[in-house]
Amino acid sequence: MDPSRSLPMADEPARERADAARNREILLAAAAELVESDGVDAVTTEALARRAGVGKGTVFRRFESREGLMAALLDRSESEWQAAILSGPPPLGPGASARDRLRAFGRSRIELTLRHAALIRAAGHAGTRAYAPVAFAAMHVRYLLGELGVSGDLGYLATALLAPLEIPILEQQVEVEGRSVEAIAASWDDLVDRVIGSRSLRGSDGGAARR
Amino acid sequence: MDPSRSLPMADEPARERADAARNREILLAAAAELVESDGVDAVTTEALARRAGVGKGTVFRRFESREGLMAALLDRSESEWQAAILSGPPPLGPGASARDRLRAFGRSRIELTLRHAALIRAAGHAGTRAYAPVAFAAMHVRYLLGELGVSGDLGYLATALLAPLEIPILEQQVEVEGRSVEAIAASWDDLVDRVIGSRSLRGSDGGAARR
DNA sequence: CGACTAAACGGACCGCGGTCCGCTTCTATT
DNA sequence: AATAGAAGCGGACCGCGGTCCGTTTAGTCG
Repeated sequence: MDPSRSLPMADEPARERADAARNREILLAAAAELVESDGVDAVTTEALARRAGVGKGTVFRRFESREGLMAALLDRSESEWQAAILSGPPPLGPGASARDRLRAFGRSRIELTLRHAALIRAAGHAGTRAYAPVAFAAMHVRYLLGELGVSGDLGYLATALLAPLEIPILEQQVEVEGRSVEAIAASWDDLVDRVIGSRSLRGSDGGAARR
Repeated sequence: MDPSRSLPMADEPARERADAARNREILLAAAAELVESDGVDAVTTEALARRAGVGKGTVFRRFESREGLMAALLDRSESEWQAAILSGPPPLGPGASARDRLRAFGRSRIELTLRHAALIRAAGHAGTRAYAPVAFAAMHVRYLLGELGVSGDLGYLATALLAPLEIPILEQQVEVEGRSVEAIAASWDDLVDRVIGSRSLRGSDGGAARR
């Protein structure tokens, strides 16, 4: 009896039929192509279904909604980012000090979020809260705060540090206020230092930009 | 010559025709009634137009979009809150210390945001950034930070303090994590103290909740 | 007061997200 | 290999947000 593929394993909730799984992949690939070539707005459910050679209903059965599809696309493209944090080279990955890792995290998160801005917007509700990458980021920041010996409600502090890195805020800063990624990252670093409470021991970085 | 009503005054951009202004009021009133009686989802543009006795096109000419309409509704209902901050009784209004005003601000902002959650969601993009109340809140927090003698990029710090008070985060905390308004407010107070840097002089409040 | 123009109006129309249901295909079982 | 039933499938259909354009009306000026 082959144990690798038969019994439900108790964590996969339902098991997807082979053709269903195939269609999921076809749809994700088609969606990615469409995004690449014509932008997020071109991904209408009908256009996508036509391109993937399936019916419209299939799109919804696989992904719940258009937003769910976008979230799936995001998940896929952010998984390598997660890997870089968990096991990539420092300072993002393990090996650097917690403070440096936190800073690297902030910068890369800002860049990633802005890069995927259109997709994140299109993922709407599903993309702004409670989908995999956000939960992962919260866990990671919380962990780093712990490493830094911060006291207090670490869960809340992690949320508070993550909140200004969400798209609406970042886009406001970039598009309306005209700030650069560098400037935003520097300000965020300053925020981090205040939250972790290392005000006095400002090291080599010379402090945050004052605009 | 009556100066109160004729020349454009140079700040009102276009001047709205009398019937147009009347229809705006009729629509806002009808929308408020509909929200009150049947909830935000019942405010479809057609239902609203029918109820207000105007054509569907008029809704869009007056408010740009359904989201714009919701934002207008929000603006109206938040104007009294703004007044309470600018000239109401302490600690929300002037008279209390800046730190107390900031705390009062946070609590009332949390309550207000949760109270209007459905409307804010429906206002979507228009309601989450760059509409009057948000800009007002940012200005106010920034001012209070200044009063407290905080150094650094006050604009960014204000944004960072406001970000965790936006609906997606608040709803996550209330609905998923099951936290109370009190607990959230307490955590936010702690965040404020970290940002303003008054860690050592913890006064009578005994610190934030640790969950 | 009558005429002229810009603004406002209404509702038919369009495209998209989402649902529904009768038909097809997969897979487990014997 | 045959079969039963669950899971998946497709596309017609629906309701809503948003646009468009021919018609009406408010305000202005001679």
